[in-house]
Amino acid sequence: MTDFETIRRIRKSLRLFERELDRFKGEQCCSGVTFKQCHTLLAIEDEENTNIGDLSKVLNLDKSTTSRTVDSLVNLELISRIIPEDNRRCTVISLTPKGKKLCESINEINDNFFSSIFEDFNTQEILQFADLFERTSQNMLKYKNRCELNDAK
Amino acid sequence: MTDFETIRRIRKSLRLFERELDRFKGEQCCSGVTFKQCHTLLAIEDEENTNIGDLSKVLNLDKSTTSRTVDSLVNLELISRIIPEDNRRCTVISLTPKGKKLCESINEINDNFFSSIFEDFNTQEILQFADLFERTSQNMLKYKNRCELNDAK
DNA sequence: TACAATTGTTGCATATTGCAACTTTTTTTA
DNA sequence: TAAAAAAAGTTGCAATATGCAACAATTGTA
Repeated sequence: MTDFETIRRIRKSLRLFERELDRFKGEQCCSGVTFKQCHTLLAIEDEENTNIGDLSKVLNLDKSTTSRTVDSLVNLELISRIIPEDNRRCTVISLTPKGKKLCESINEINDNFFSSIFEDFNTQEILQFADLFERTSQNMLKYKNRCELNDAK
Repeated sequence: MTDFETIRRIRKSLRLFERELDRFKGEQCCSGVTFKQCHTLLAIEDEENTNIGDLSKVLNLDKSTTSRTVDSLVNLELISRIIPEDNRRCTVISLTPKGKKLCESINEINDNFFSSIFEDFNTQEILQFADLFERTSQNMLKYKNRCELNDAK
């Protein structure tokens, strides 16, 4: 499937998309926390009771970076970091009530933003886009895993 | 058009998409230059004979940051920065032959990457995705312009 | 001509990031 | 069981990126 003309169109759209997304991130999307903190919060929302290692894999960041971000979120009382007695090595990270509230607010802002972006899409088009975009990002994940498999051998 | 369930699906895909894209950016996509340099090169390829101001608007970066990136690309002899005699204030930035070659290489790598991402899409699906994604990013651009209009008044 | 606006660069302070080294804890091995 | 290895997380450090403010140079305007 090498229709390079269409691929080029997608890549060009992607560059525009990334820039406008950066603008949105910088401006309004995160209810007072930084975008990185926001991304981390949503990752914890996606998977409660996670730990630094898993989180850094999901976020594609070094453990040290993740550790520091988590620090800042603990200081803001948005997440809790508990050391369980049965395994004092793995921390358990989860949202505090305050953190959950903030996630709700972040989700509301972002839902509204994307709703207005898809304003002129009809129901079928938005569903189609969701399906295709889901497949695309899943394929990117598969691509990574395939590469890691190749690296390993 | 407020089908929040679908919006949530899109947002979740987007977070995954962004992370995997970051991984790709960090690893292999840029033929030896940094991702920022790469993005800048492609922006110049999109619009030859541009200048720092326009470039920083397109890239959504401060003039100073853009100026420094351009510096580095000039040092690598990938772009030229000419001060025209008829207007010594606006520089004219364009790709050198070496820069054009690098762009070709970057485009090839990225075309191949996305081709493999869309491997299991049939012709119709990939076209559909291109259309919908194009509309999405265009809408984001319009959204920005709408906001700027509101800010102005 | 003097003043304002535009374009780009530089200084500086801040923030982000990953690597390496380290501590603590758990698991494996001899 | 004791020692070694592995795993999880934190901290020090250096490199880099970034934006703001100040600035210089140039062009436009009153």
